[in-house]
Amino acid sequence: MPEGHSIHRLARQFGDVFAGERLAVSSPQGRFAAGAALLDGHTMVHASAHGKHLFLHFEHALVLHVHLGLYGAWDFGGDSQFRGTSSIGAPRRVGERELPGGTGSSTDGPGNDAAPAEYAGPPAPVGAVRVRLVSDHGWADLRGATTCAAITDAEAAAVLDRLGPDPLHNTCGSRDDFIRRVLAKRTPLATLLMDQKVIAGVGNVYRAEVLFRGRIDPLLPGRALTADAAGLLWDDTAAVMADGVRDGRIITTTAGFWTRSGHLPPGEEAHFVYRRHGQPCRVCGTPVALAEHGARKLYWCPSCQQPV
DNA sequence: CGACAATGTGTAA
DNA sequence: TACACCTTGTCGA
Repeated sequence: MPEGHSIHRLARQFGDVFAGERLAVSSPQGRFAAGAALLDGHTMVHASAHGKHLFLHFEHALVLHVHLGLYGAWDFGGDSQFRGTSSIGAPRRVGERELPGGTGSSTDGPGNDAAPAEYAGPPAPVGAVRVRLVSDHGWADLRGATTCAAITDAEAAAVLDRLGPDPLHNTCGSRDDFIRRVLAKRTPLATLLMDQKVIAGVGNVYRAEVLFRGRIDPLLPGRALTADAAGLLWDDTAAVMADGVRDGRIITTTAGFWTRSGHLPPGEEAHFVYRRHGQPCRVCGTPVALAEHGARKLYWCPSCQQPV
């Protein structure tokens, strides 16, 4: 699934292209027909994100709540303000970059390739489109989400209550909140970072990468960290996820982090350990380790991230 | 063409 | 701990 950075990009995209717009809401697949009817014809006033949860707020105090789960994604298309077609959500390839920013060039369909065609409405739905939003300027299709529901403002607030601090909303006490939650448990940090009540928005890639960047043993109990170390872990997570929002891609091998080769080949610069098991650590050369932790794969360098 | 994995999570056993 | 969810790209027969 997309981690928190993708959801924040979605909130920004929806705010940019749909805020203030009256939307036609439908469920071509049918599974969301009842919810779509509650939203159809209403105006989206605001889009927000917390962790991996997306909220589209409508003027009649209803909210479209979406969680993409493991393989959900949104596709967009429309006129020039959509910057062509784009997709944000589950990456289909490792390191795949999210648009917008693409050319939007289409080689399909009849006609010639002369002038850019005017926006002529959304295409016929392809595949299982759970929900389709259509404004005068463009459209958005959702597929594969684990949660797609029309809920009240109060119910949306209840969802937020169940979530911990989001490093992409790095304000008023969220850092201290994280420190408190980490130090309170003897659970391994590898588990805590995936717990959305401890820190909202981190997934399997950021977990592995921020633990490596901190040179922290993934099995270290939360309470074994000092408050300072937990704070630095929060700070680095916030920084690297903000980069992800900017880049539309998770890149953690940023400047300032020395690598063994010093200079990484293009296209290989994204990760230190995620999906690099068996390959030499970029810092020390030791083969990157892989283990099943919970139901997820955990990657780490057994040399750089030794128990202290 | 079928099996399987993928940046998740909720629920049952 | 297992699996259901139910999409898509990849890989092997």
